[in-house]
Amino acid sequence: MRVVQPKSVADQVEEILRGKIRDGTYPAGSRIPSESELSEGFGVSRATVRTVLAKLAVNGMILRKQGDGTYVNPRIRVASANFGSLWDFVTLIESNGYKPAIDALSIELRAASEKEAGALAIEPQENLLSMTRLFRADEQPVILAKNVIPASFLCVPLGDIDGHLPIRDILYKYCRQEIAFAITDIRSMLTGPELKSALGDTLGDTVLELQLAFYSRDNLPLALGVNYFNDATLRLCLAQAWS
Amino acid sequence: MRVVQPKSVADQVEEILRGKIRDGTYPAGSRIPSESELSEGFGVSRATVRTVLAKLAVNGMILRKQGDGTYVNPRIRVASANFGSLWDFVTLIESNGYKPAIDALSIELRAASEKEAGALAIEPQENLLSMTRLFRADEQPVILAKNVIPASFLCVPLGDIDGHLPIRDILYKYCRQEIAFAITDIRSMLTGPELKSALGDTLGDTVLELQLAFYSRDNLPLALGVNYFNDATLRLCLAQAWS
DNA sequence: AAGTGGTCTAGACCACGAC
DNA sequence: TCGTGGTCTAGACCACTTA
Repeated sequence: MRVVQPKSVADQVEEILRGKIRDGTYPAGSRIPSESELSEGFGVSRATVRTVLAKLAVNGMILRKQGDGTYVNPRIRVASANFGSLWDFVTLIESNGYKPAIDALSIELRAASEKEAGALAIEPQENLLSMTRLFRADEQPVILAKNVIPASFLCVPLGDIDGHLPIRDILYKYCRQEIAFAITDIRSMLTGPELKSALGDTLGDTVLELQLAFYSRDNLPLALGVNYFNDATLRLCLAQAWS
Repeated sequence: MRVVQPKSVADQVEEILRGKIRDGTYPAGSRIPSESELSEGFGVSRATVRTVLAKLAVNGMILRKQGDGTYVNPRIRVASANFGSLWDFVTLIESNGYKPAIDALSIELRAASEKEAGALAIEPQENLLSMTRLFRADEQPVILAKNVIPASFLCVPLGDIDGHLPIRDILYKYCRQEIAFAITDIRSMLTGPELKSALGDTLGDTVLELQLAFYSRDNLPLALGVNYFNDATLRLCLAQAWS
C-alpha cells in the first residue's frame, strides 16, 4: 500500500481514498480509518493525510467529527458531488447516471464581436476559434455549448483540433494555456426555436444559460463559453460543505 | 500586528488578510507579502499562513505563482466572489451592489407533505415551521424564499423567531443545529402569476429556482428551501479556482 | 481515560521564475 | 543565483466524544 514517486504524495493518497469510497471499500455512511492509521498505512505524515481529508471534506464527500471520526457522506453519492462539475459537463452527465458523448457541430475561425473582444482583452475583428458542440446524455442532446478562444493562442492548425475534448484540455493541448480560475453567470431563459431544434423535443419552455469566462494564472482571459442546459433532463446539482 | 487568542490563529490571519484586500491595503492585482514575511509578521508558522492562503486561493481571491509570488485577483472583486454566496443571499445582494433587506411574509406551523416528510426523514403530518420571506435589493423584491424546518427542532416559541435572520442563524439560534453541508438543485422555470405578484413588475418571463437541502454533521436533514430568483435584476455569479 | 480530529510549530527539501 | 511558492515531515498540545 505504500506510496511511490510519480505524482505528489498527497495526490496519490487522495486518488486511493476516492477509489475506496467509489468502489465501496469504505461504504456510504461508514467510518474510515483515523488520521493516524491512514498516515501509518500510507507511510506519510499525518499533515499530508490531513490536507487530503480537508480537500475531500469541502466537497462534502466525507464528514469529519472531532472526537469521533471521519465518515463517508452517504448523500453525496447521489448528488453531482463537487463544484468542479459545473465546468465539466462530461462528469456532470455521468453523475446524473447517463452515458456522455460530445458532438462537434462546428469548429471555425471568425472575427470577434465588440463584446467578445472586450471580454477577451483583444482588438475587435481579431480572429477567434469558435466551436459549437452538443453534449449528449444517453444519445439525447442536453447541452448546447458555444466556446470562443482567441486564435492567437492556437499553436496547431485548425484541422488538428479534436472537438471531443473538454475545453480545459483543448486550451492545454492546442494553446499551451492552463485555466487557473473561472467565473460563471447562471441565468434562466426562454427556449427559442434554434434551441428547440438543437436540443430536441424533450426540451421544456425554459433552459439554464451558463455564461463562463476562463482565465490564466496571469489573469489573462483565455476563453468564453455560453452553454444552454436542458434542465428538464439533467439536474444541475451542487454540494458544499462548511469548515 | 501580532495575533492574540480569541479565535483560531488561522481564522484571525484570514480575517486580517481579507480585510487588507477589501480595504485596498493590498490593491487589486498587487503582490502581497511572501509566506515567510507573513508568517514572521503575524508571528505564526509558515504552515498556518499556507492553510489560510490555500483557502483564499480556492475562492479565486488570490492567485499564487510558484517562483514568483501571490497576487490579489482583480477580477474577483466584481464577481460575487465565493461559493458560499449561493446560500447567503444577503451577501449575494450586497456583492451585486445593492442594499439588502429581508421581509418575513409569514412564519407559521403546518403539517408536512409526503414529499417534505421524505426529504426531512420525518413522518408525514408532522409539524413544520414554514417561513416565506422576501429578499429585497434596494427595496426591489428579488428573491422569494420558502423554508421549512421540522418543528421538533424548535427550542423557542414561534413568536420569538426573528424572520430577518439567514437560515443558518435561525437553525443555530432557535434549534441549536449547525449546518454541515448543503445540496442545491438549480432549475429554470416560467414565471407564474403568484411569482409576478410577489416579485413585482421587473420580473422577466423566467426565474431561477434554487432547491436547497441542509444537513447536519450527523447527516440529519435540517431544513429545506425553495428560492425563486429574479435573475433579470440579480446576477447569480460563481467563481472557482483550480489547485 | 482513551482515542479522535483540530491546531500549530520548526524545520527540511524541491521546482520554478526572475534577475 | 536567489527568493518564491509547493511539498512533506515529526512531533506537540488541545478540544471533543465516547465509554
